[in-house]
Amino acid sequence: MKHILIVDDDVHIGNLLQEVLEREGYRVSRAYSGTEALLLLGSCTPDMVLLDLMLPGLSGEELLPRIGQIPVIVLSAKADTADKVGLLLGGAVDYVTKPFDLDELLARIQVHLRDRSGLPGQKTLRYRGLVLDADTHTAQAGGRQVRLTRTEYAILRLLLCNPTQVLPKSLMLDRISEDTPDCTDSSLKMHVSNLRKKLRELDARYSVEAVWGIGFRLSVESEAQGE
Amino acid sequence: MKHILIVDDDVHIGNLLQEVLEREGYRVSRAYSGTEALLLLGSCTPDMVLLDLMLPGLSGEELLPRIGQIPVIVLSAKADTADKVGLLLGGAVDYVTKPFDLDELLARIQVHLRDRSGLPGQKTLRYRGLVLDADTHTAQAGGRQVRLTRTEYAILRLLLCNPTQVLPKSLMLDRISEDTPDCTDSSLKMHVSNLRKKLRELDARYSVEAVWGIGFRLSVESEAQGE
DNA sequence: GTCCACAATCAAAATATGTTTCATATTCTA
DNA sequence: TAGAATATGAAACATATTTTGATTGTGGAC
Repeated sequence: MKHILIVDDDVHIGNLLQEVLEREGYRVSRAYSGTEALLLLGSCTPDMVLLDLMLPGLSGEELLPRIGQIPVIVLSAKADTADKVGLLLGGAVDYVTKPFDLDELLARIQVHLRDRSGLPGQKTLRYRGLVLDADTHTAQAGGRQVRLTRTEYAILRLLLCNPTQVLPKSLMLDRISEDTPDCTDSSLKMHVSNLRKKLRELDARYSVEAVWGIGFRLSVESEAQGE
Repeated sequence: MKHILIVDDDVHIGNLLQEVLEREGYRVSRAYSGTEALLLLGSCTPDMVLLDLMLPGLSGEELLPRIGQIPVIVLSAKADTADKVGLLLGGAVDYVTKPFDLDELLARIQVHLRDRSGLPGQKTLRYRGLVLDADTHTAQAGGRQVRLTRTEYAILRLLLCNPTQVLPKSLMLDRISEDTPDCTDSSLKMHVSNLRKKLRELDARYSVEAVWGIGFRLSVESEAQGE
């Protein structure tokens, strides 16, 4: 369950927002001043901050650079482009002018909360020039193209969905078994081996790295890297 | 140098955009129809797509789900909220209505090109500059990094969880036996010895101290810089 | 100081894991 | 149904890890 902090001294707007967000399934915290927000952020780390600019105490502009890694959407009545640009470059991930449409705000919140890799229903997965096509079950890179078997495709898709993580073999077997019901530990090795061979044909930069005792990870050697 | 693909059949707007983006230091490609964009995306992977909706051939709405992981900013004259929400939820990262302010567009582009990947993994244990990564089973300190075996990892994790306490060997054997079922008292010594060696390589400040007759404790010499 | 029990390290054997190749079974497709 | 594509299992090999035993070092009791 995602956690959103609303920083706004306007009780009316704040209440409305909180109600709508909670109905959408978010956990909501409130802060009514910049200083209060700062205090709260000291003790907890929400997944997103909705920030009004006109705040008592510490203004939104002053608070923004002190928020750090958490994505911030600025809500403000100021429609001036210079303000917008300043805040966007200053760390905000979006700027919505009041009065705003609630559905649009919810959509924009979702954009910044969604994991960039985890969109279902996409036809292609990409990472560093490597393209996996769901329609044709092929992998492409630098113009070249190879066909993948069902299992190879499942493995590569799993790796591309978590391109930096090490995936334990047990987890891979779990996820892959949806496509190929009985795939044992030893045959997984086979498929990984075959996948490696095909990736090598495609572009030697790509490979499946084994992390001893744990599982596998996609590895891309970052040389030259045009696409 | 970041690479941006402009998909717009309006030559005038496209030229203007290209000019401005190139002046900002981006590499720009152009596509004048949905199908052309698709072709281009087959052979290269830009860092961002600016997508007009009204396109000959394949419309922007149809193209969007086939773009995959690349962040897409939709540029459109349609100001209808339902359209906006649909596209944002459908994979676009932003929606800018024409006519747009160039500075604001540039700022929004920058927001979505900003590197969000630098977030440190959450699966880490830290103590006094020593970082243990669960994902890769590595220990890091001061830039350096060493790989740990399963048992070494289990031992170091145990020590890092109780960084000031002395852990009796019997207890360590208990906890470690989950990972390595048969680890006797004498082989534990071996693993501790190996771990010590690796920690020494990492940073001589860290070591595993033996408490005579009882067990082991993590020891960090607090000289010079602590982090 | 000497002795003893515990601790640390080394080297080598034993075990586990990872990679590839090959042969065989199964499924798919024409 | 035949032939191709795909999946599986076993074997052979390479590599990493764990265990074991021998050896040396160290603290503490007497």
